[in-house]
Amino acid sequence: MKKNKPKYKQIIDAAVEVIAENGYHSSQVSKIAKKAGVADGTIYLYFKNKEDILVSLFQEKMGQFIEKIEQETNSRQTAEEKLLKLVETHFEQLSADHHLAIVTQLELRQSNKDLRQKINSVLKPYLNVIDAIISEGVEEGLFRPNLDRRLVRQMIFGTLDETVTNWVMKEQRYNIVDQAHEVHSLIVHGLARSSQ
Amino acid sequence: MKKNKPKYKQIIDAAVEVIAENGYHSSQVSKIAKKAGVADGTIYLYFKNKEDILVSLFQEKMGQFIEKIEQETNSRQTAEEKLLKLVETHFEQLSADHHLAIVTQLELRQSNKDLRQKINSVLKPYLNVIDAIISEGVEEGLFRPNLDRRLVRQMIFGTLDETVTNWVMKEQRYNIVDQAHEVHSLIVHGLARSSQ
Amino acid sequence: MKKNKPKYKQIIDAAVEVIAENGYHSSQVSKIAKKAGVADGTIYLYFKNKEDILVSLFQEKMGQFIEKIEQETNSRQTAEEKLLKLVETHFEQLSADHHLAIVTQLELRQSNKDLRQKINSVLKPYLNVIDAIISEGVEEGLFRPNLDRRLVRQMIFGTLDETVTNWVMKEQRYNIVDQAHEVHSLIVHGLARSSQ
Amino acid sequence: MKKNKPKYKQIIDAAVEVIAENGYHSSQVSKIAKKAGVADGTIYLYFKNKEDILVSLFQEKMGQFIEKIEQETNSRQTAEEKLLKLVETHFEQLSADHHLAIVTQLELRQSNKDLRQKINSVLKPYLNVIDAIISEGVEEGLFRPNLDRRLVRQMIFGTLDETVTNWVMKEQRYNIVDQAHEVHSLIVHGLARSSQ
DNA sequence: TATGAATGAGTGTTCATTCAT
DNA sequence: AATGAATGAACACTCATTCAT
Repeated sequence: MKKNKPKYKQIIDAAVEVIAENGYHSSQVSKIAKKAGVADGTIYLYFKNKEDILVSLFQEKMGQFIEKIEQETNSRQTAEEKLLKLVETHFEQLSADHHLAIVTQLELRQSNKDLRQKINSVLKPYLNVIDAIISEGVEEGLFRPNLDRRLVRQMIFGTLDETVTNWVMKEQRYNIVDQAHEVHSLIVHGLARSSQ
Repeated sequence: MKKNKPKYKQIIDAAVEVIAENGYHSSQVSKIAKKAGVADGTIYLYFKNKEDILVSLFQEKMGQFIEKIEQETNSRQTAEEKLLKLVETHFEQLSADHHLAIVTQLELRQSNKDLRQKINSVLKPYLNVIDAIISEGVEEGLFRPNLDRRLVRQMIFGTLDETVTNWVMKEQRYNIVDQAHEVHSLIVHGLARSSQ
Repeated sequence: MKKNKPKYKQIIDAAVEVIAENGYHSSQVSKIAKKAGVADGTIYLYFKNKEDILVSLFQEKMGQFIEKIEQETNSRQTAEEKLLKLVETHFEQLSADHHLAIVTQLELRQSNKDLRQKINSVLKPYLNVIDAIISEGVEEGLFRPNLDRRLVRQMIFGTLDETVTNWVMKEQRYNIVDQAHEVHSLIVHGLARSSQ
Repeated sequence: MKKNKPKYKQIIDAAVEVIAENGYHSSQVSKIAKKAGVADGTIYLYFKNKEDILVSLFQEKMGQFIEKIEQETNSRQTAEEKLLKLVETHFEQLSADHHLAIVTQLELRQSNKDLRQKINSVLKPYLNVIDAIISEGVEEGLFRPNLDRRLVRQMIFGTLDETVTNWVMKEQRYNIVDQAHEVHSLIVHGLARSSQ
């Protein structure tokens, strides 16, 4: 299995670094190879083409990302707690890897439709986690029963994504994890005064 | 003023069409020139470079977009009503111009960091509109007083943006305007049962 | 019509020179452009791709080559005289353009199957000229009536081609035109002292 | 002697197959190694480089080819009979090995000048066989005494080569051996109804 | 002997921009 | 103002060959 060989991870980590530092469009394969300490040709022993590096990068990193979120949310009891843990873990993980944050929030969005479609399919499991929490919340009687699941999912993901993107564009000058409670509160209770 | 000459708008409209139909990466300057019915070189009498076409496109179209939202929201009394009108008008306008929806939600995101920064500055007035509504809501006592304005703005914009993007990616097969009330409700009251 | 613009011929002539001097595999597009005195990109205003330069080169040069042979053979009366004129003109023309001789006899044969197929179709009119002369000779009663036309054509073309190729590979150190009569004699009368 | 080890022949036979099936330009060393059932590196224990495989292939196969022709022609008495046997044996052998026919007539011609020069030197003994038959024919009084040996050799080889190449390009859809007599007749007696 | 992972040189083509007319 | 022919920089990918095991 190529994915377990050291050079596979070496190249992916180099790609994250190179893209974060140089931007998507200045990240030539040769630059990634150099940073990874391998020859250009070696890249093609582990990846089908340049796009495959990027898809694999996203799969690898988001796989771990989502797995961690699954674990953490499962350690909580109620949907509300799970949702808070999801927000926290989402922010924590991207906080912990600034390069990755830049790559996922800014650089990888510059990719073409085809690549973006693949990236979206990697995100599917994450959306499933959100869906499950919503369902749980409804069953528990915590959340309103007549919620449009798709819209809710879009609100949650859109809010988190926009929040992280803004933080990255502000060059990560504040602590985003500190905002988890407030974001969670906005999602659960909205803007209105009457909620508590 | 170049912006008022007919060819200026002609080129911008051609750009929207070409990008919507061919995608960002297949939208060469020559293709835009052809669609606009001018020579390649003529483009450069009206725009500094290719990026300038895209920025101008966004300014022109978003300028109208935001102006319309300002007008519509101002015709409402309370912050809650204004917010609903904002969501509705946001959805209506993109619903009314499918090409523009594709360009703003999908294609222009493939641009590089530099261009995206400029695009963001065009969005600034929109964010100000949102901010004003929030402030109003707080003053009216409708919204919670201790809201983090930036986070709220990100929740609102992120939710709308994600909702529209999903609609575009689903090839606009459903009526997004129908969802305005539900989205508004989610923003104002959140997921929780206890809100009304 | 691009074929009549000066740069079209300029590029083709440069290609003949570059290929003759550097060999097929060392004839990069950039080298041809440089020799032609144009930018690399200009090549692609006149030719679809590299292969198209080579096919066009062959069409252009062989078109003239074959036309000349048609003219010259038509100025003769009998099939035998026509055949002699054909051999002479074939040798004369390649003698007169050493670069072209190298390109057609050696370098262009290194091309892939696809290109060679196209090259063969350019040669078709030449084979038709040969066929016509054979038919004429048979009708005149000069040539044997039961000849297998295809085989005869292959003998004639194969003999001329092999003769020229050998001359080119011997670096054109002797006068091939001097051999026209002898080659013609071999084709018409064969090896035998006296046939009956 | 490496040439007698089993892997040597194994690799050459693999090369013939791979080239016949995939074409010259798609016949990578790794593909030949795989077909031969050895590792890529093993190739280089038996051959200096890729070109050496091809030269060796030609030497090996043409060696047998020519040897067979020498034997067969020697079993005949007169130069004319020998020539007929040469034509027949030439056709028969390539008829019997379609892969080899494709490789020698089409694929190996795509090689560069350097390789083609080496290939030509492998053909030298064959040309000598032809020369000997011509000399014999002249001595016997069967062939004209003032023949230009080189031209005759080129006529004979050019005719055979062109005939076989056409047959291969027509995908070997007819029986080329059937044409040996006619080809022989053309070589010996030419086109003319009656020479004197 | 044999392996096969690793190497790295080499090139056709696109397209934003310019500038002589 | 308008044209459009000409420019030339930039880059992913292949594959013959090597060499540590």
